[in-house]
Amino acid sequence: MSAINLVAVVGPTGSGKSELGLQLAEHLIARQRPAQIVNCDSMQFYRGMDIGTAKLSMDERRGVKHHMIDTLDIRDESTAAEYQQQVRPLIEELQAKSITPILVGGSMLYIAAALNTFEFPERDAELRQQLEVELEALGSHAMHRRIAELDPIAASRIDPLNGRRVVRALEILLITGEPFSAALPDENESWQPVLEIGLNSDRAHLVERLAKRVEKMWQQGLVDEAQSLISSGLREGKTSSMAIGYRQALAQLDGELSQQEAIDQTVQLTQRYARRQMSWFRRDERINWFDYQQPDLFGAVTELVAAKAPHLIGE
RNA sequence: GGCUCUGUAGCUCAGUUGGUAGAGCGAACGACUGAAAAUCGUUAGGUCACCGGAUCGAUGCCGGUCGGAGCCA
Repeated sequence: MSAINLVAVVGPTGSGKSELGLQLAEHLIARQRPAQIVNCDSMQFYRGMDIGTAKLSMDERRGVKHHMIDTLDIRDESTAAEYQQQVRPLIEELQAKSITPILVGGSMLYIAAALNTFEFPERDAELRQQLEVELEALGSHAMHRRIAELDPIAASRIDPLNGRRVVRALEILLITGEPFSAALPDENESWQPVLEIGLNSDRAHLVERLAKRVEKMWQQGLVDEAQSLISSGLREGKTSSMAIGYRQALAQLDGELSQQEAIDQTVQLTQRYARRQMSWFRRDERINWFDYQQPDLFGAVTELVAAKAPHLIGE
């Protein structure tokens, strides 16, 4: 078994991943073991989106180097495949310099892209667009039938009503001409040994915590931030415009929602997002879960690191 | 005070010419691999405001009580 030289801190939004990752990095650094943070939050890639993504300010990073933050313009599309192409060399580069990369974030697919042995099949923007038009015209069921002809196994694993996935599956089948099913992994196979730390607590507590967090974002000026990003393309950005909170802030600016409605809606979407994150993470059997409310959380985490990867903290 | 309308799932509302009810949203759970803060699926929630009457049978009809809205005085 090869040694673990990669740590990941995952969990639902608002569970305290950034702070724990930072503490962990500081802990390693204090023991003469260089460590740096690698962001895995799909919205923290965007320059200018700070308040709504709970991005740590330079001061808050306490001198610990952070990667993969502010790498995209608002108008840029973000994709998990591109992220994979960027993080992997980055992780290897850090490791080559004996720096422990600590992956921190909650974007499920991006984490999987970084951690799992999986290569995304090719894509074809033109074909995709054509298929999307077809989806509108024919409906997802008809397109699903086409998948079934080309690849029955893949078809059985894709909900005929899920247009998004139906289109992508057909796209892959038409490009590669190979059964897509071969590419669907059955389990999480690690790209390289990783120590995954999961942060969560009881749902009721998280729900309340997220409500407070959203309220705070409004106090900190999320609406002004959103307004300042309109000229950068916040309304058109394919990925950035999806960000929870920003859409609601824009709706408030447009007078479509009152401030209270915008906040309430954002709280609700955030809570739902956290639920979906958990439903994804629960399936990852590599994760070592911790309750963010537990006394001496950090002590428990470092104990785990000492047990699973003692060389990381110089023991 | 009088008249009219109204009370059905956590919320907004359908509905039953009398045979104990549904949708959307929300919630819980799940799926997921080049938009994933996306996209989609499943399930659980109701003494149909309360009391009485007629009826084989009431959420529905009749009477009353309580709550809400509007108009008139």
